[in-house]
Amino acid sequence: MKTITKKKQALILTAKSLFAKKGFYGTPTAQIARDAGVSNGILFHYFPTKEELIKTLYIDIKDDIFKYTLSQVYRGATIKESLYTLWLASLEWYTENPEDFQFMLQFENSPYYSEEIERSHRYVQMAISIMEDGMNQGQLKALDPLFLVRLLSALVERSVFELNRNSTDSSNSTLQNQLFDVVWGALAK
Amino acid sequence: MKTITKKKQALILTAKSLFAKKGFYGTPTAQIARDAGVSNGILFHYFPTKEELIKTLYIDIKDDIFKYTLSQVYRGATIKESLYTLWLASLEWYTENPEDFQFMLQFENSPYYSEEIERSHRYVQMAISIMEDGMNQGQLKALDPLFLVRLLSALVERSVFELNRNSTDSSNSTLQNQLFDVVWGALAK
DNA sequence: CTTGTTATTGACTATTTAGTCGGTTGTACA
DNA sequence: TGTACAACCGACTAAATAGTCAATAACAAG
Repeated sequence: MKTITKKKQALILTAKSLFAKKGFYGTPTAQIARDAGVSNGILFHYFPTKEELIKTLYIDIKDDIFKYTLSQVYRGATIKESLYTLWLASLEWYTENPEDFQFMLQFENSPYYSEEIERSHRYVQMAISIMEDGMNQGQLKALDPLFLVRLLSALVERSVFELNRNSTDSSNSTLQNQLFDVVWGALAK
Repeated sequence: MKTITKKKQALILTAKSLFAKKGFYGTPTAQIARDAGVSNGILFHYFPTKEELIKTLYIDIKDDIFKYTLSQVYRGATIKESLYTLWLASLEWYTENPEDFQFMLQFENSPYYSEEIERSHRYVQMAISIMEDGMNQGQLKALDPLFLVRLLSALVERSVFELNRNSTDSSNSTLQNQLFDVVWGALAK
């Protein structure tokens, strides 16, 4: 049974928040423990190294996001609908969980990231097969499907930035449509 | 007269190389000095802090890239030609200077980066006005021009990764065309 | 109740690192 | 030749930080 203790959970939450705000290198392990209200030692009981903690966080967050976004894609949808769903759900997620956004941004450009770790992620495989479907239907550009997945990620990232910049406007549903046009224009054949 | 000393130049070169290979946080200032064959003290004589060194490097590299890429865009070119030129020249630059690529990748997702520092860059203004021209001609999507510039950067970045992955294939000029289709599809109206 | 295991503590350390400083060498120029 | 100023050195320090450890508490099972 995977009973996750309160303290471990507190560590995970606090670590995510601090990493997002201050960065991996701006956040001492001691502060994570302190802010989580636990002892220094317990952190290293659960996570043998700081790196391990960071990678665990990455897997967890990626899990959450894919669980949320992929669950909204329904069978029988056109590929354009599927991509729109994925894209929009990602935006929603990142709007609701800005710390996840900051964390991912950092991680995927840090020495901790490797394409291997991403490719091995269970849910990434599902995203890949959506892309493959689209290619087989002749709707998407014939490129490496992982490349298309990463491309979508990059465009989601840009979209988030642009929507944040214009968050004052209430009329950002127009902007949203324009931004999806960018995505579709990039991926569609 | 801006006579740049040999030692300062050595520091800049060594720093770039080490940062690209080991990352900002994996590279002690002491090692930069050692590898550059100069004393520890002289580094801080030229760059009061490590951060200052990093930012200087960013400005320098960005200068180089824009000087190279923008100089190839000729007056009277269609917007599609201009974008293709910019995109291709960027690819060439990054292929020839992989350290610059690694450095930029890191910097633009680090705490050192700010949109302000980018917007204030002289050459970025030129890229922005190319985008504005394209919009006025009704050829590009009507979005914030800096957004389009950043979008192009992101797509260049993805292109570099994908071309590197397929660097064994000799037939990557096909791939190159496909990748530019992605760019054009994303930006064009 | 005993015994083995896991959770938890917090003081401690070994190392690393950015930045300093007092002094030396070179150089331009009046 | 003297003087000012920049280039340059490398030993030094003060602070920070990842990870350790020996000891205690909690708990589960037999």
